[in-house]
Amino acid sequence: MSLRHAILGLLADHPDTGYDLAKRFDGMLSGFAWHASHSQIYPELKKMTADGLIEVINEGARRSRTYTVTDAGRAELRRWMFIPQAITPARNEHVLRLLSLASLDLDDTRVLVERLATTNDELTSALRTTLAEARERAQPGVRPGYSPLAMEFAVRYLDLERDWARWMLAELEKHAAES
Amino acid sequence: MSLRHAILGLLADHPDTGYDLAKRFDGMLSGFAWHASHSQIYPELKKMTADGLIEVINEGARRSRTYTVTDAGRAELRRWMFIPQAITPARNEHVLRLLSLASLDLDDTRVLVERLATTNDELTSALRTTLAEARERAQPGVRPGYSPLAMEFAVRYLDLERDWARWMLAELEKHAAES
DNA sequence: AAGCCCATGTAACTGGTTACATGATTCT
DNA sequence: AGAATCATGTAACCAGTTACATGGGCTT
Repeated sequence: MSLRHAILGLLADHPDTGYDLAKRFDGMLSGFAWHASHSQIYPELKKMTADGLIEVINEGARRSRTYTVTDAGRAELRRWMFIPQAITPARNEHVLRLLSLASLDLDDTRVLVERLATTNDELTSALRTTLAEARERAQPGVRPGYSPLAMEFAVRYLDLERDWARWMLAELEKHAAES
Repeated sequence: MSLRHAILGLLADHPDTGYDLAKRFDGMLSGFAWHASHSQIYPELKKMTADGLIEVINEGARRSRTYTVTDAGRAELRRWMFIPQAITPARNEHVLRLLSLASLDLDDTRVLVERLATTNDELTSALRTTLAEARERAQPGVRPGYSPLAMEFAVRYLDLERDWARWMLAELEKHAAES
């Protein structure tokens, strides 16, 4: 059950309401690591509170509850992170699609690969700008939280996707030329 | 519903039985793109046959049925691949874990990052060997199918994970030194 | 003939998505 | 006052996992 650990990780970065956790899941996180919607988050927060992993530190306006991790929660997060694991089942629709490129004809492949390259380049340049801005605002000695680290991953990943797609196209063209 | 398209993609590469599709899902595919178990695959193959996307081309020993994509299936696969899409929700427990590194202390972080680096390096070198062997056996003019392309992705991805983890560690150490 | 892997199937359960629902606060 | 957004909740449905079940064919 990774939702639980995803929430523990987010709250370990900083305390948050269910509503804001849902927003964080909609950002970088959903595209590359994990996703959850509020309808899954609220019930899970209740269960985790019952299990002593998190607790309410503030009840604010509009019935909002801010949660934070307890010591038990931190211990559980650490335990989970130390579980040795080789490859775990992942899900990535982009990769799935790109793998099917080999079954299209070369013209289609070229169109799709270039489209992907364009999209990814736009995304990464936007991310690089955001990252640079965040770096200027950063205070010395303050640990970088979740999201700049996630953004760095995203930038690297999007470049990998583009390069891999182009490499595949070249491979397919090479084999077409040989026959 | 991506399972359907995952199966279409696999069968577009080459016809296969439900049993062998399940095995292919257990390989590279499950770690980086998609996963499905036989209990999900068999019913889906029936539905897809009913919908005319695939058909049985051979009934072999032990009640085995070999499926292939129909023209309608190929058209559907192509249609799906051309749907423009920015970032789609992905799931990757590795990335999720690594994001929580910032909430551990530096000693724990060092241990985990080095463990990841070791595991990934072992995996990539094994993959590189397999890839090199496949390349020797490859016949000129024959399009590379799914799995060499998937392996290339895996190698690149595992390296990215390692590099990103090391970069994060360095960032965290830098900020610790400043305070 | 015993044991193993091939090959398919279903049922029960859990995780996750979509849709529906409602009240509280802020903004204009 | 009305609209937009904050904030939480639940119910119905669909996707995915785990467990159970069975028979065929190959090897020793």
